[in-house]
Amino acid sequence: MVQTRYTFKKGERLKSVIAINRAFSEGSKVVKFPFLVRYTHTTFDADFPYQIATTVSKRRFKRAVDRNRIKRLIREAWRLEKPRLLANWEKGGAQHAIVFVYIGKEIPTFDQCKNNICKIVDVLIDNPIEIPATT
RNA sequence: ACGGUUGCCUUUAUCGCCUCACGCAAGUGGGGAGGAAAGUCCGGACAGCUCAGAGUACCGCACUCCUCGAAAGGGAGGACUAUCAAACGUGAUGGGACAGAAAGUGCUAAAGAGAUUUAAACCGCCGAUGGCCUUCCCGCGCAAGUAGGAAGGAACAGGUAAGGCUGAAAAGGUGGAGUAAGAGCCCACCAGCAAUGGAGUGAUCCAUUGGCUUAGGUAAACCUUGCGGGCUGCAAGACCAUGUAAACUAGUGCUUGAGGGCUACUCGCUCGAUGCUAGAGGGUGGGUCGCAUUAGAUCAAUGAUGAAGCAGCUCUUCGGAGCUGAACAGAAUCCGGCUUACACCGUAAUC
Repeated sequence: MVQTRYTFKKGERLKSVIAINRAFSEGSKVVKFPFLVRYTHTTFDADFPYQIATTVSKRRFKRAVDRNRIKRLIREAWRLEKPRLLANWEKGGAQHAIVFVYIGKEIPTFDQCKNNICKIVDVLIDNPIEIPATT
């Protein structure tokens, strides 16, 4: 991989209901206002180290336009910050599920998103997820 | 208020997303939110339920005509009603669940004598007629008294429904005649109702005649009448795949049939035995189609950061600099209509 690839393919989206439930019930938690992040170890077929999901409360943002906007900003920020986590990952390595929850009350700017996601990625690099012993 | 508008910019760079075509691949090329995509208020296509059946119930619609594939949409008209202008001919603008209250039932506060055969009971008016009381006249009688007549009084019988502070509504209204007092008892005009005739496709309007013995509001109370509706909705529905337990316990049933389906019920029709019900337990919880004439997914794409131009605003040392480019709002089977939200433009009215 000569040039860094800022991609966000379909396979990088977390869709499994089971994995999302596990992330919430037994996953680790990181809070960087206005983001709440849940992540856990999991396995899936696609050749990516992470699958992510984003969620914005319908209670806080009544209009679908606003919710779409926030999710797109989060995805864009993750797309640009993600390569730092991929440095040592090879095909077949550990896989993780991450859920981003937006807990702010106002629509953020892209810079706010990017800075906070950057800090979250730093936390993820410093605290590698423990892989439970598979039976 | 009405009308209009792909409805707010153009070009471009880098990174990225969904999808289609081509390609072994790397990749290349094309397409990628709205007028309301919203609310889900009507209607239709489409799909399943048996063939889409009968009756009841239930639901919807409700002045007329035309129109649209259809509708609670659109157009024109009628009656009613509000405001204004008029000044008795009406005109302008606006309004809406505008069938039926003379089929029945219910409700109708407060006020009021009385509220739906109120009602001849109360207040009031009258008391002509009959009776009662007083006075006077006349006849009879010694007298008490009494037949008759006149005037007055009370209001006993009785007459009356005009009036009675109310009220949305009090048994047509106004005026006259009439009477003891009164009354559609009678008359004139007006109003309403009915019948007849005429005009109009029709709602309805006009004229004539008739009796006025059929009595307020409420049907967004039940209800009645007319018309319409079979039910459920793309989570419809079809197919493929994965997995398990056609096991266990109890009950019940096998054509004299449990149970299921078709609509809430009845009928009718139909399926029906390795069945049905309950208990405890085992497993799956994926995909494709439906699904789009060039947006089109299946946790759901349409994004981020720059640059230049253009437009608007602010500041200016006139060189320029800064800010803004939105609001309402995000497709999920499709189509038509309606409603609501918002920006700009035009017209009209008011301040």
